[in-house]
Amino acid sequence: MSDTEEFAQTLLEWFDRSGRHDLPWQQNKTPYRVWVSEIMLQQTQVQTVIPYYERFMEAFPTVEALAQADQEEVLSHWSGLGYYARGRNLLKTAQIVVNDFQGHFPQDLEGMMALPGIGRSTAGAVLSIASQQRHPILDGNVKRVLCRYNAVESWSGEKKTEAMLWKRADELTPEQRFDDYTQAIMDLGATLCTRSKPKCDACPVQKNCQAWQLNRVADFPYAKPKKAKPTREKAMTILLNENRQVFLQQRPQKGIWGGLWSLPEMSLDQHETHIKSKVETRCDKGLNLIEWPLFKHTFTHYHLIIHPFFLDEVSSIKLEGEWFTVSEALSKGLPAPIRKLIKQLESSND
DNA sequence: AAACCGGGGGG
DNA sequence: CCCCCAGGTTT
Repeated sequence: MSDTEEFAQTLLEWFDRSGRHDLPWQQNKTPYRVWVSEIMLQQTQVQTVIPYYERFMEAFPTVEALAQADQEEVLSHWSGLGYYARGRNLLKTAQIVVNDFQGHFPQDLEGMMALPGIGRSTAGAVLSIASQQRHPILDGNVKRVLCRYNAVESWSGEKKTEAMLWKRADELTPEQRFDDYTQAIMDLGATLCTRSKPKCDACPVQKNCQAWQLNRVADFPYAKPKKAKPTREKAMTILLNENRQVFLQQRPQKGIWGGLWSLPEMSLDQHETHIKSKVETRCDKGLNLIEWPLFKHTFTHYHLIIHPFFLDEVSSIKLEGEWFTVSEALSKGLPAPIRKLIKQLESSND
């Protein structure tokens, strides 16, 4: 027996012995029932899906029943599962299947993948489980299993790694009992070969697992590379009038710091000309614009480098906003870095 | 707080 | 093609 045959055989023996065989979608395995389960399971664990699946099947027992529903009704049964685009795709696909295919799902991979919300892995799973066609699958569970079993030294999101994993998934899929195998390898990933603390002691394929042999199980699968956060730079201008009041603007409701009061923000290259056109001071020798030390702030998705500029003795201004005493300003809802800047104003009070 | 997840859609 | 996203769960 070859290594690949041994993998499938060992997995199937484990599945017969220890796998789950009584899940709702494992009874009466029609393409419709399997498809609904696969879509729900894409985003949610088995235990959560079970009650949703049962209510959904009661409400929409057939693809015809689903196709006739309106979107609101479908989404009400989806409510709590998240990713509502997938609930909408579910309805779209049901309508296509009923209107274009007389209620029968396409029985080939291409046709299945053309339906909204169905990609290669979901198409493979439905055709394998409901239509007894041999197709590999590669969902998150399977990727994790294969990355460990083969000690894959790269992240599965890389195109070439993913292509290799599909090839490996295909090689390991047996010629017989591929429907059970599809279930089995997903079960293995979900119950034993878990993301953290995998239960290697109970694993049926431990002996040939490369990660196990290397004693490097925790190294796989490789994590997605953290994308470097982009850096953006903005000028923020601290404007003071003769009464030592500071000028604040309320930010637009949408976007960063939505609705909060903040300093006037301008792009770096335009801000000086912009200020000159909008602001006048008592000083007649031009604007005495002073740049303060750079100020850094990190958001979830980017770094912001603030170039603070300071301008005193402002006599008139043509910008939307209001003047506040420093203590008034500090009592407002300010973004944390802006608060720190304005606090410097308070302490440098002379 | 951050990683994760299948497929869709935009740049 | 590559990047980003949704939105709830897990760590």
